[in-house]
Amino acid sequence: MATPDKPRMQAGRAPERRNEQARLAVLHAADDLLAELGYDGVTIEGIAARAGVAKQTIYRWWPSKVDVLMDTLREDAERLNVTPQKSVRQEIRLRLRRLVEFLGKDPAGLVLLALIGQAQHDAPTAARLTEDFFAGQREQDRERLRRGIDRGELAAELRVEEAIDALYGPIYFRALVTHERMPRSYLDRLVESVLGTSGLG
Amino acid sequence: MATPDKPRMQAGRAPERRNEQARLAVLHAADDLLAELGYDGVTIEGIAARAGVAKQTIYRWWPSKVDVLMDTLREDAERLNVTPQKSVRQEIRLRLRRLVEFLGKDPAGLVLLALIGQAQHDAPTAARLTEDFFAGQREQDRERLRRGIDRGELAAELRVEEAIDALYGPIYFRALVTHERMPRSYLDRLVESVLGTSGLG
Amino acid sequence: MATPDKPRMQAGRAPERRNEQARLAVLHAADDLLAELGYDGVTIEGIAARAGVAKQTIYRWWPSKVDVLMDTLREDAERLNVTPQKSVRQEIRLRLRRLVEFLGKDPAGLVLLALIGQAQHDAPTAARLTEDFFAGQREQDRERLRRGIDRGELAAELRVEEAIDALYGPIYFRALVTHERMPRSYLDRLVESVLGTSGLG
Amino acid sequence: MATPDKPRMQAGRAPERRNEQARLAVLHAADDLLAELGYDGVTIEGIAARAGVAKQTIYRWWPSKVDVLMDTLREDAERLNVTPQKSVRQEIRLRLRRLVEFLGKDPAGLVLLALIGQAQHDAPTAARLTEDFFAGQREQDRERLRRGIDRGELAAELRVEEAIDALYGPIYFRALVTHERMPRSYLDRLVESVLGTSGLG
DNA sequence: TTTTAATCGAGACGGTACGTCTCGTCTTAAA
DNA sequence: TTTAAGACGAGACGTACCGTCTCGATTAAAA
Repeated sequence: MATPDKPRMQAGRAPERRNEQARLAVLHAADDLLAELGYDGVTIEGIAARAGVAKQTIYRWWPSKVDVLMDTLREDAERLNVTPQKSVRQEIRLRLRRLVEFLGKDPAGLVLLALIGQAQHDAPTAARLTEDFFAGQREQDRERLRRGIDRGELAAELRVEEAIDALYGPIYFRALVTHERMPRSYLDRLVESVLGTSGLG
Repeated sequence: MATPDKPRMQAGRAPERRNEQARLAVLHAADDLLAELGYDGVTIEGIAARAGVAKQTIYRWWPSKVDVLMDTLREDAERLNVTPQKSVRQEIRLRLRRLVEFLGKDPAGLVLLALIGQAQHDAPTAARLTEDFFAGQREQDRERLRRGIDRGELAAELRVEEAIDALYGPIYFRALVTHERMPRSYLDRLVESVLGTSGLG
Repeated sequence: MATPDKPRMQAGRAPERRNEQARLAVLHAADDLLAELGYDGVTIEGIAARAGVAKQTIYRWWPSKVDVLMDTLREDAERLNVTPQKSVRQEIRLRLRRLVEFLGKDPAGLVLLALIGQAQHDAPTAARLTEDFFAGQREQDRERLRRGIDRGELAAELRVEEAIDALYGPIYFRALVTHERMPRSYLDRLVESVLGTSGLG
Repeated sequence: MATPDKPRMQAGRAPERRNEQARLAVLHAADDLLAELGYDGVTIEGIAARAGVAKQTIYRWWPSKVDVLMDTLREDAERLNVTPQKSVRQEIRLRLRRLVEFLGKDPAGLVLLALIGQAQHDAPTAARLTEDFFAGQREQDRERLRRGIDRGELAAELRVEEAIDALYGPIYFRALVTHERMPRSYLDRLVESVLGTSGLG
C-alpha cells in the first residue's frame, strides 16, 4: 500500500516555509562585505541592507553573524574535497594544494580565516567550527592515512594524528601567523618529510 | 662624567608626566576582563571603569584596545625567553615547552591567542603583532638553529625557515584550531622528527 | 411571517460569509487587552493570539485596531440609550447618570476614553468617532431638548447647543482631564443649573 | 563683606554640564514633528535626526517622548498666565480667551491636546500631566475665584470647584470631543452664565 | 613661591550597531 | 474562499560602546 505522498509531513517536521532567495542573498551579502570591509565591516544591519532583506529575517534563521558565515563556509568547503587518486600520497598532496589555494586566493578562504579568528574570542564559535568543519575534514584525512597504511603505501609506524598535525600545522601557521604564501615546492617537501619518500610519488 | 639627573630628558622628548599607577591599572584591568568576559568583553569603557581611570586617559596613551593588549603581551612575553643550555636541541625543547605552557595555562597566553584572532580580522593588527612579537621571536629561533648548525649539532642541510614552521606549526595548530593540549612526549617526538635524532638529546 | 434567517442580508450587501465566532472573539480579546494592558498593549498580534485567530483575519475585516475598538464601542453604547421618562429633565438626568457610570465603571467606557485619546493623535480617528458615535448621541440630546422646549418643560430661550456643551463639558472634563469621579449630587446640581429649576423635577 | 561668589559649589549640586543648545534643538524638533506628522510621527529617532542630536542624548535627559513634550508644554504654558486686571471677572475672561486661542491656534496647544490624548492611554502620563500642568493652572483659578468672592465681585454661594469645571468643561469638551471652535461671544455667555451677570462686566 | 601646562577622573556629546518588537503584506496548506 | 500559521520588508525601540570633547582638580616642572 503506497504511502500518501503528500509533501512535507515527514516525521513531525515543520513545513519550513523558508524563502530560498532571501537565504542566498544573505549569504552572498555577508561574503561580499567580508571581502570588501573586513570582519568588523560585516554587520547584521549591513547584510540586511545589501541583501534587501529585513534584519528580522536574518535573526529568524541565524542567531548571529558567525552563523551566517558558518553557512557560507559550509557551502564553499566542498571545493576542498578530493576524488580518489592513484596513490594516497597523491591524494594528500592534492588536498593540501587545494587548501593552500583556498586559504590564499578564494574569498571563501577569508571566511574560514575570519571564523578561526573569531573562535579565539568566543568559545562557542570554536566549538561550532570544530563540529561543523574541522571534525569532518580531519575524519577524511584520518581515513585516508589509514588507507595508505593498509595498502602499504605508508609506513606502518606512522602516527596518524601527529602526521595530520605535522601536515596541516605549518600550512595554518603560515596562513594565520606569518601570513606568508606557501610555495608548491615547499608543500611537496612538507608532504615528503612527513609521509616519507617513496618511489611511488 | 655627570649623568643627566633629570628624569628622562633624552633627545627633545617631552617630559612624559605619565601616571605609572594608571598605566598598570589599565593593563591589569584589560587582562582581567579578557580572562573573565572574553575578547568582546574587553571594552575601553569597561577597562576604564574597572581600572578607575577616565576613558580619555586610555585614549591618550593607547590608540585602541588592541594596543593595550599588545602592551600586556610585551610585558609577559619575557617568560618565553630561554637562557643558554648545554645543547641547542635542549634550548629549543625548553623554549617550545615554555610556549606550550604559555598558550595552555598562562593568562598571558590568552592575550596572545586573542591578538592572533584579532589579526585575522584586521590587517594592521596582523602587522603590529608580527613586528612587535613574532619577528623578534622568530629571529631568536633562527639564530639558535644557525648556531646549532655551526656547532655541528644540527644537520647542515636543515632548512632553517621550514624547520621553524615545522616546529611551531603543530603547536599553534593545536592551540588555534583543534584546541587540544600538546603532551610533553608528543612535543619531544616533534623536536626529534624535525631536528633529527641525536645521541646528545 | 418568517424573518429571513440568513445572517444579515440587508440591502444588496454581499453575502458576508463571515465567521461570527471569530468576530466576537476578536472584539472580546481587544476589550480584554485594553482593560489589562492599556491602549498600547492592544496590538493586532496580541488580539490575534488571544482570540485564536490569524492576523490576516483581523486585517481582512478591520483596517486597524481603532476600528476594532470602534466596533466594540458600537456594541456597548446602547447602554447609554434612555427610554422615554415622565419629563425631559428626568430623561436627561438619567442619560447623564448612565454616561457617568459608563465612563467610570464600565469596561466599555474605557474603550470610549481610549478612542477619544487616540482621536487627539489622529484626525481620521477623530472624524470616525464623531460620525459613528458622537453625532448620533448629540442628535438624540438635541431632539430631547427641543422636545422639552416644545412641551414647555424647558425655557424657550434655552440655547440647545450651548446647553448640551454645558451638560457634557464638565462630565468629559472630569473624565478626561481631572480624572475625578462626579458624584450624583454634583450631577443633579449641574442639570439644574443648566436647565433651570422646575417644580416638575 | 560679601562671600566670594564663585559659581558652582552651592550645596553639593552636580555641575549639570548640560548642553543647552541640544536641549532646545530637541524641544523644537519634537514640536515640529508633532505639527507636521502628528503624535505617532514623533519618534525618538525622528527627533534625534531632526535635532542633529544622538538618541542617547535624548534618553539621557528624558525618559520618553512624553517627557520631551511635557517640557515643551512647560515652556509654552506661560502664555496662559494673566496679569491682574480691574476685575476678577475680567481676569477670568481673559484667561479663558488665552486658553481658547492656545488650544485653537498655537502649536503648543497641539502639544497639550496630544498629551491629554496620551493620558487616556497611559496612567503615569495622566498623573504627570496633572502634577506638572493642571494642578498649577487650577490652583491659580481657585485662588482667583476666592479672591472674587472675598472682594464681593462674585456671589458668596459660588461653588468654586464646580464653577471651574463649568468654565473649563465646555472649552475642553469642544477642543477634545467636538473639535469645534468656541467663538468669543459664546465664551462671554459662558462666563456670564457661570459667574452671574454683573454691572461691572 | 608662583606660574604654567600637562595629566587626571568624570562624563556629555554625535554616532553606529545591537537584538527585539510590532507593523501591515504576502504565501502556503487545510478545511 | 476562508481560515490559521507564519515568513517577509520595514522601521522604531532602548542599550552598549565608540572616539571626541570639555570641565575643574591635581601635580610637577619652570620661572
